[in-house]
Amino acid sequence: MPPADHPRGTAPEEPGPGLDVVHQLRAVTVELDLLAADFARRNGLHPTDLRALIQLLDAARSGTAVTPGRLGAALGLNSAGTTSLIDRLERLGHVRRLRDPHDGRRVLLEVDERATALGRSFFGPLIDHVVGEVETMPPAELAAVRRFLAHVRTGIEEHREQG
Amino acid sequence: MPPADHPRGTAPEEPGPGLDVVHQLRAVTVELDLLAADFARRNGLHPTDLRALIQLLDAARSGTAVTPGRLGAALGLNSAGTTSLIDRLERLGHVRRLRDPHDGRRVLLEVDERATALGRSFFGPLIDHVVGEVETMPPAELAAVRRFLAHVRTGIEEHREQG
DNA sequence: CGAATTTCTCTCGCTGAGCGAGATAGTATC
DNA sequence: GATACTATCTCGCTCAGCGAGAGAAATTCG
Repeated sequence: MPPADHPRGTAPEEPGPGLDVVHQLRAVTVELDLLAADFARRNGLHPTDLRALIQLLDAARSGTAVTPGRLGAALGLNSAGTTSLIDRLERLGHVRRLRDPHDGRRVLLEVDERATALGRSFFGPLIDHVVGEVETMPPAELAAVRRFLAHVRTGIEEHREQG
Repeated sequence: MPPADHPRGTAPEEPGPGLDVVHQLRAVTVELDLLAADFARRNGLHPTDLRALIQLLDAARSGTAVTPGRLGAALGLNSAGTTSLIDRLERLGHVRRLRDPHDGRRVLLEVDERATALGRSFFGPLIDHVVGEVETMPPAELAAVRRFLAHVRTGIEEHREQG
């Protein structure tokens, strides 16, 4: 989030622990974005492609079937953009298109090993880093972090709904 | 980060508190990105423009002068892309170009009120939400959250440096 | 059942963000 | 004052993503 210089309107804008945490959080997301963009470039992907892979891997992990429609919606793309996104991923061998046998209009997206490997090569070390940290934390502190992150997420969701 | 299905290679991949926190963190960043993209669209901006405004506002807040070069580097754009980014922001009245009096090659970017207002209108409620939460937290828990976020950042930075 | 409607994906043509290459103008070094 | 360097901008191009709409399969309804 951007700085909030003048105490005007909505929040107590004095530099304090709250704002500081907000800044840290924003920095984390900005840096993760940059990291993802770098990685995508190095692997001949676009940032959107990487986000798509994340969605696909998450879905595969939770056993959910993914169709172009769902994927496009999750990424905020329209159908034309979604088609060309999937074309790219298919061309690179990360994804295969299969007709849904139960609904002939649908296409099911199947993730290739190579996509999982790519995802792991990117996020693996980072995951290790964070998991390592988490494992040294006292349970009470860990619980606090989780509550905090959950709270942030609900805040974001409320914010999005109001549009 | 994407899921890590098989315990292979780098990390203890069993579903556990560590991975769970990683997933929460990833979800936060994904949702923040989507929120930012929505907001950008509604305000006739591109996601990059919003990221640029965040950088500019941060710099203004900390009293740092921003030039096209710095901004482009912070966003991972080349000079041509940076120029057209600033053209867009200038056209929308968020930014003005001023020649640096001390170094005639440089351009200094001055942020307009309208940009600050825009930033606040976007992030304000979210900041309030998080700050509100932070203020109810016992100091020990708050400290844990800050340490955690700091740790994540250093992890990301190390990760980026190795390229 | 067959027609109308809806749902899902893809095609076509276009806009514009961002890239590579290089021009230009100002600064530092000798 | 020539040379090297730095910061920004210009030009031409590629391609991600959009709007509009076509086509095919499913659903609803007379």
